[in-house]
Amino acid sequence: MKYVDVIIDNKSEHTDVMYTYGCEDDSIRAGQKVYVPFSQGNRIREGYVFRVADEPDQEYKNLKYIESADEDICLNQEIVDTCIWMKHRYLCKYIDGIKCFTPAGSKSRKGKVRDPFKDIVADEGERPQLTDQQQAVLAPVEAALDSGSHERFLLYGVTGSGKTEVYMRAAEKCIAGGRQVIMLVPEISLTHQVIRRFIGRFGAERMAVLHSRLSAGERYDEWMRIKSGQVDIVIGARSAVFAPLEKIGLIILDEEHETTYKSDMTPKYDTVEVALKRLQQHAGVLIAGSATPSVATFFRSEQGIYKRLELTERYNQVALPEVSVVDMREELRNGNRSVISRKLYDGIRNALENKQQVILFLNRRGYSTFVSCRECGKVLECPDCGISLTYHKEKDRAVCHYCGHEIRPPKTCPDCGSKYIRYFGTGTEKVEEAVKELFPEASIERLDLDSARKKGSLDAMLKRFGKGKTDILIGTQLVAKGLDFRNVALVGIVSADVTLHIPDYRSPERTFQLITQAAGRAGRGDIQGKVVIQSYTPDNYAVQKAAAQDYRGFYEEELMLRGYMGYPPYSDLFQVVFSGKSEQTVKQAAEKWHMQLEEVLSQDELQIFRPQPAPMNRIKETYRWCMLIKSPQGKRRMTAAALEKIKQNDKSKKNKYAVTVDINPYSFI
DNA sequence: AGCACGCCGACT
DNA sequence: GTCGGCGTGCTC
Repeated sequence: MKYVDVIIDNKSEHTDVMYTYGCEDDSIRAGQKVYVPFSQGNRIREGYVFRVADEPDQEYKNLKYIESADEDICLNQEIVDTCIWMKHRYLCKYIDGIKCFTPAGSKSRKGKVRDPFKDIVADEGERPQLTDQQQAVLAPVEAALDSGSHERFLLYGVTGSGKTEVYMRAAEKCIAGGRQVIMLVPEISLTHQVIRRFIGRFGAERMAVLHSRLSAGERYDEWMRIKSGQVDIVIGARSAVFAPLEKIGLIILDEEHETTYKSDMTPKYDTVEVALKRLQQHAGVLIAGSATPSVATFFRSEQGIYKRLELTERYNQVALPEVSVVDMREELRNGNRSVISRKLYDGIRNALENKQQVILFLNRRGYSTFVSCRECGKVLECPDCGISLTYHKEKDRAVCHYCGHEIRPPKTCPDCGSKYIRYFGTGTEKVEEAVKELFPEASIERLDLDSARKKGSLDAMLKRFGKGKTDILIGTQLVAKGLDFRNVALVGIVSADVTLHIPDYRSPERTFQLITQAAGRAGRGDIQGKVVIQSYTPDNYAVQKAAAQDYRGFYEEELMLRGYMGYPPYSDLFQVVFSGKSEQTVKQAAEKWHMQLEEVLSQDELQIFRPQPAPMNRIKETYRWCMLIKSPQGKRRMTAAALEKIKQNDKSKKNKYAVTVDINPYSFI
């Protein structure tokens, strides 16, 4: 007879505790999925065993018994421990953690053969000779894999320095040692080239690819393949970090700085943190790779938390592109009101004459970024989000880029009735229009979320560009990431300022990364590329350091600013969101929490800001208020524990509001 | 969250 | 008299 603690699969906060059941079968283990009678009706519910004991820790007047165990879905102690850790780290429920580790679908129909690799073609390039630098970088990783100890590396390598080859060699080593690999990429659809190379090198048989387009059944099948030990490498986006492998030797995070590694849904986990937690338990190795590491990660490599490995040379010794910055204010003074500067125009003309290709980058889709009345100054805003609407000329609609709300733009001002409605700001549609006018003979394509959705797949457009059928590709960050085309001679950054003025402490970091990534698309063949950066704030340090291709310089300046302001990595930002049907209730709850936090935490150098209505207040008849907490380095656990305690005391009453906590959120909107 | 229990109004 | 409205409270 065993006493087992079970987590019931139930969405409620109130049942997010361990329930002790009796079990006649002594072979029961932590992680097993079980079926148990629950509540008055003793309806059978799903649950997971979190602890097994020989003696009960208290008297139970009405102990119930496990009905049966599910043999297919069986987790292990490591996963259970990680779920417990997640509950406290991300202030979620036990079951939220479990849901990450278990497949949502059910067993597929028998005989139905699925091929998860159906649209991915293997790239069987030969296994190249490593450069001296690659070898030097690989050595300590191999040593760590040999020693079987938990180690963390930041692989900082400029674009085109051959990071992927290093990943593959490390993976080979890991598999040779009898352990498995998780390869994480920011987004599958933008990472086809890396995946193709992995499949080419390792073969599809012992590999699983988890893409977001998998159906529930396909996901289940892949999960089972991984679980049953048929797989050595799992490639996927952030959720692949939860792959049910038994012996994880290596986790690779490619493009470590990408924001998609932070989950915006409950549980709001950070992929690298989960990876490290799992690797500690498996005594495995982490490689986080990037050409533009996030400030937080680079900081940790300075502190020695990550061992830093550097690749400074481009693989085929091609020189870094020649970069110039154009002051658009100057351009305006000289009478050029177009979105294309003289210098960029000359560059495009030159490239076209030499039968070379051009990428124009602007991280803003649509035609105009806001619609405004010249008479009274009214700006058209989304009624739900309060965010200015972007005009899309192609479909003649003003669109909210957050919630998708669309309206037909008014002919007269809805406030004052004047006819002077004007469109301001520049998006990719307007750039496309301007460039078509300037270069009518060139073949031009626009690649952003709108066009990718409409004209079939992104792939088709990229294929046309790869084959040289497109001369000029205009796009948002979709074109800035990971594309490797040989014949691109010029990259134009139409406006470096777009991401700079977003009210978020990471705006300079994002701007630096985007410019650097976009610039990295130039000159990947044998020709040295050119990059033209247009800006109205050319003296800004993010623009300047990106133009100088000086990561280190940017990092140091940015870190100093973060220090002054007490932003990450010197702190953790907790965003607490209150939501409910009644604004009054939500506001009161937020204020109550604020008061309680002040009482508990005010002596600990924490900054607890006054609650305020969320920028996107009222979505679908639900009001939202938020409160920000700046928790200095080293206080994260304490702050989280305080919040957890308040949450605990608060849930006794039937609340008319919900509270969620997002630690270091990706977006503050 | 579910689900049962329970104590008041409309209908067979 | 009883069917059912959803307010209240519990779940090993």
